This record gives sequence, structure tokens and C-alpha cells, in this order.
Amino acid sequence: MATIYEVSKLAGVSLATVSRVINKNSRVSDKTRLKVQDAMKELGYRPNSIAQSLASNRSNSVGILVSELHGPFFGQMMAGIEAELRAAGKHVIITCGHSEEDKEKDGIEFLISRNCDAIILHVEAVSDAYLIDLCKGKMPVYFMSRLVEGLNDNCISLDNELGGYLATQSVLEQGHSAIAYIAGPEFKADSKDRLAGHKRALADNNIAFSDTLYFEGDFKETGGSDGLKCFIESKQEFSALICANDEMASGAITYGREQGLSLPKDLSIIGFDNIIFARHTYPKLTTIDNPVNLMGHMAAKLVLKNIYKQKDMSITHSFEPTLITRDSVINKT
Amino acid sequence: MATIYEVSKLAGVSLATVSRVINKNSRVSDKTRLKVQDAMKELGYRPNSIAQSLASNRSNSVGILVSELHGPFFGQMMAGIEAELRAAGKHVIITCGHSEEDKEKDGIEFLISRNCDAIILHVEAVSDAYLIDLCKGKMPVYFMSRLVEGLNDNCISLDNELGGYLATQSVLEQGHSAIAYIAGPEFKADSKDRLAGHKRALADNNIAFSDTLYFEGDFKETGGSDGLKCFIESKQEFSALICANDEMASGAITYGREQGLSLPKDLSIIGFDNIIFARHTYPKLTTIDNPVNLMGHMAAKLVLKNIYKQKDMSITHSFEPTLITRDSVINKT
DNA sequence: TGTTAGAATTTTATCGTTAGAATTCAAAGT
DNA sequence: ACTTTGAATTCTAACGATAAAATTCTAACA
Repeated sequence: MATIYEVSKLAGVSLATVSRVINKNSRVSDKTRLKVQDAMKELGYRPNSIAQSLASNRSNSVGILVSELHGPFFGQMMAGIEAELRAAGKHVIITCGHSEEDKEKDGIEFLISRNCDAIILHVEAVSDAYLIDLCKGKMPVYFMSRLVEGLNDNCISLDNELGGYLATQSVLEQGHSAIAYIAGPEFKADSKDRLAGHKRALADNNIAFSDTLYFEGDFKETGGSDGLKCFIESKQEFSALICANDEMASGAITYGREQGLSLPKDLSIIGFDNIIFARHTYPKLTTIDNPVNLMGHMAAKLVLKNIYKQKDMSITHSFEPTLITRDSVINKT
Repeated sequence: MATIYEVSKLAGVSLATVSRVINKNSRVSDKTRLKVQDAMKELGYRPNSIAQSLASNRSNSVGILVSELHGPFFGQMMAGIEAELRAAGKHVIITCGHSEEDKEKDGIEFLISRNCDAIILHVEAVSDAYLIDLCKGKMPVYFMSRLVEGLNDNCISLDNELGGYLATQSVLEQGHSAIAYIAGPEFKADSKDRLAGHKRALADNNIAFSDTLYFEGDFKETGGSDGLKCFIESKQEFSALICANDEMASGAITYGREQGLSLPKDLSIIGFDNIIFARHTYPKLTTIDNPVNLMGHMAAKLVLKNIYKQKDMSITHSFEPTLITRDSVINKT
């Protein structure tokens, strides 16, 4: 592969001049610029980004840590970030933390050692204290879908509490009062906040939260089936089931039907996230929209603005979930 | 951040010695190794991977191009590749091509310019000729889920023709004979092969392929709904519908029920890929398993073996799909 | 004790680029 | 014609590591 040196020789100019035509910013006369561009074309020259990074202390790549590479939620998130960054000529280096503290820390180390210009994290297992400490380091850190105390400006977050409230409120408005709840893992902030919203809605309507109609799931399909199984076997009465995400809602729907329930007549179910498949369950899933793709774009914009100094980036740090009404919740009155 | 130079000074040894303790291979006396390691610890030294790459001409990163960052199929694929590579201390740089020729080429350029040690491509729009040409270049290229003529050793592929055959054969065995088919985009090799398998099964059973029961979909949910709509509106008789992937099958199921069909009684549907969600459609989707996660692992192993010279990697280039029987196809006899 | 082989270590050049200082150039002002 | 000035360009030293050649050390052997 041709180097800048060969280009400079062929064009009859110095290294520095070639460098300057590559980095369009500074001034070069049109004549020499043309000469250099011709030479580059002739040699099929492509800048060596590694060398560029070393010399400029800029890698033009941003690290991303998500919990999983698969899964509809993270897919949308990564797609949003990548699209925005790619359009600006930046790369993403993606790794995953599997919602485990060690692996998340490991992933972060990994990205730091790759000299990313910034990292965008969707971490769940690691503590706020750790993150606050991390931010004291040299690497700029941004957070997706998590609000870290005192670091608001680095966070793009969803009002999960509101989402939880909305879900429960909408179910209550349909006349349900015996409501079961399948939460996500309790150590995850998202789970906690959604649950808090649920409890607030219950309280607002003078309905007591019942421990026996609560189940801690895993945000996966099995969480939904296990949870519903648990409730059914406990022989309690309930007409609605709130799941803290759509995967668990899918699992619950599938399990519920296996147990002979007629849905949504026998049981109303609401999810959270509005993943693409939510409209393909049967009944079509009523859920809370989580604009995670948009949030991905926004996180990328934040990096573009702060790190790459791009202008005209208006940033929204906080997003609001909205209710998507489909067919899985019926009016009980 | 401390550099190798500072470490060498503190430890009282030369740069080269520090370098050698970092790259565990060559010999250093235990005493100096300890000295150096202490110094590294004291300074919180972390090698600068950019500088390492420049000097060693190795970036320890492999580029990945998929069609989309979201979507259950690609998620599984990326997860497989990343897990395997990450375990070996390599990074992935992921980008996407959106199944469009220009964007795919663009993405490839992008990865090449990042000095990856190899690239793994899941490309759909770009021609074989282009790929053959690409392989003549310096960058090692591997292909996922695509068989490029003459480049077999660089491909990890699924026998899509067999999958297509299996799907149709299984439906035929259930007594169906009027079978509609919703294909993927015709320019995609996967679509072509699956369709070819379908036609072979038909021929084996002396059933004529009917153009009017064929629809070219887009591998997305809308492809399934649009296709089924088209067939229904044409007032043709058919008792089974084969979809070239699960997303389209989901779309078809949803649309079919919207049109008042009772599934699977009125219409049997079979998909392809066995995405996670396939077991959560109603009826649960009978489909063809595509071991794409495994294939991702294998592609990564191939790179590990060929590029990073790891031993003990047994490679399987070709994978076979299998039938997953669930509830969406019924026996008609 | 003097050689010598092999291990351990250091020296030095290099990877391909950027960035700031230094220089040259060209047009304008006096 | 002679500065002056600012633009255009070149020079040179990094950036932080690796790798091959050169050197020093160590211990074993004659």
C-alpha cells in the first residue's frame, strides 16, 4: 500500500503538503491540491488510519458496550449509534458485557485500551460509584439508558419510572385492579425504575402492591413464562399482567396460551420497549414505546458535539416513553 | 498515560526488554520480568494499541460487515463472532451495508482503511466478481453465509438449497399440494438457493411450480404481509405458505389472522432461520433452523486459525439446516 | 584461566502519519 | 526597488510501540 511519502514524491511536494490535502482544513493552493490528488489517485493511496491515530492522538473510533449483541433492544440501539457516527466518518468498536460486573469492566478496559476517542456504555451490573470514578479518567464516557448521579450531561436516558407508571395506569384505566407484575432483574436500574412507576400508579389509585403478585424475571422470554407459571400455580386471582419488557411479555403470552388461557379475554398483558416483534404476537402486544433507536442517535450526536466539535447538534438528554395501544389489554368494565 | 519509555526508565531496563515482557513470547529472566511488571503496575501502564499496531503491522481487530445491526438473524451472527474473537483478545469493528451495493462497498473500504487484520463479510448486494477481485488484494477476506465460487476455503456457508428443500418437502409430507411461496429479494443468493430447493422438492413430487403462487418479498415482516395479501386477493386456492425467512412468516401470520383466517387450520405456514421469536408466534412457527450463531463462531475460528495462527481449530465450512417442527403446519390428509 | 555457546539485554532503525517551527514565495504598499 | 505581510510550503521532531542486529552477560567446559 502506497504511503504518504510516495505520494509526496510523485506529486513533487512535501509530506506536510500531502498531509494537509488529506486533512482538508488548512490551506493549500488549488494547483498543488490537484497535483496531490492526482498522485493519490494514481497510486491508489489510502491513508493509514493507524498511523494517523498515533500521530494525531485521535482514533476516530468510538467504543460501544452493550449487554448483548443480539436482542431487538440492543440491535435498535446499536443501529442508531452506528448510523449517526458512520455518517460522520467515525467508526464504532462494539463489545458486550452480558450484564455481568466483571465482563462489563473487562469490556470497558478493552475499549479504553483501543484508544477510542470516547466510549458509550450501556452497562447494567456495574455500580454508580465505579462509573463516577471512571469518568474521572481521561477517556470521555457517555451513558445510554442510564442516569448516573452528577453525570447528567453524559447521559441519554429514558424516563423509565414514567413508563412504568404509564403501563400500569393504562391497565388500571381499563378497569383492572388485580394486577400481576413481572419485573426485570432487581439489580438493573431500568427494572427498579419501571417497578417504581408501577407502584406509584398503584398508589395513585389506592391499590395495594402485593408481594405475591410480583416476580423477578430476567428480561428474557423465560422470565415471562416462569413468572406467569408462578402466579398461576399460586392460584391467585388477577386479570392483568404487566411485564417489564416485551420479551418477557412474549414468553408470558406463549406460556399462558399453553396453559389454556384465552388471551386477552382471560388475561390482559402489557409489555415495555415496543420491540419490532411486539406487533406480531397474538394478541398484538400493547406496550410502552422505548425510543431506543432515537436515543442511540442522540448519544452519537452527543459524542459528535463534545468530542468531535461538530456544530448544530441539539441534544436531548431525557426521553419519554409513550403508550402503544394494541390488542393485548382489554377493557374489563 | 504512561509509556513504555517511562516503564523502562523506572525498571532500569531498555525499551526492548519492556516490549518483550509485554509480548510474552520471547525470553526474559524472571528477575527482570518482575522488575518490569512492578514498574508497569506502579505506573498503571497500559500498552497503546495504536502504537503497537503501527509498529507490528497488526491491529488485532477484525472487521465485520453485516446487512443490519438490528434484526434477530444478524444479532445471533455478530454475537457468535464477537464471543469467539473476544475470548482470543481480538476486537471487532462492526459496520453495516444495508444490502445495498454502494453501501456494502463503502463499508468494506471503511474496514480496510481501519487496518483490520481480516474482514468477515455478510454481503448480499455486491457481485461475486467484485468479491473475487477483492480477495486478490492484501486484506484477508472471509464470507459468512455466502459461497463465493473458487473461494470455498474463505466461506462459511449454509446449505440454503437443502433448507428450501426441507421446508417444502416437510409441507408436502403433510399432504399439502397447493403451496404458495414468498421469497426473499431475488438478488440475494440466500433467496435464490432457498427457492431452488423449493422447486426441487416440488419437482421431486411432480408438482408444478406456479408463478402466480410466487411472491418476491423483502425478508422483512411487510414482505410476508404483502405477499399473503397478494395471494389472497388473487383468489387462488392454497393450503400452505412457505416463507423464505421467519420475519416474513411472522408478517404473514399477523396479516392472515387480520384477514380472518384461522391458523393453522385455514393455512399452514413455515418459515426459515429459526429466530428466537419463532417460538412466540401463534401458532408457534414451524421453521428451518439456521445455525447462524454457530456459523459466526466458526467464521471467527477460521480467522483465528488462518490469521492469528492459532492451533487446534477444526473448521467446518458448510452447515446444514434442519427442520424444527412446531405448530404452524398441520397435516392435511 | 581462557574460550565459547547461548541466553539476556540493549541499540537503533522503523512503522506512516501529524503538528508546529522555519522557510520560501508572491503580491501589495511605500 | 525594497520592505512588509500573509499565504503556501517545507523541515523536523514527535507519536509509542516493535523487531532485527549488535552487544553484554553467564555459566559451562577444556
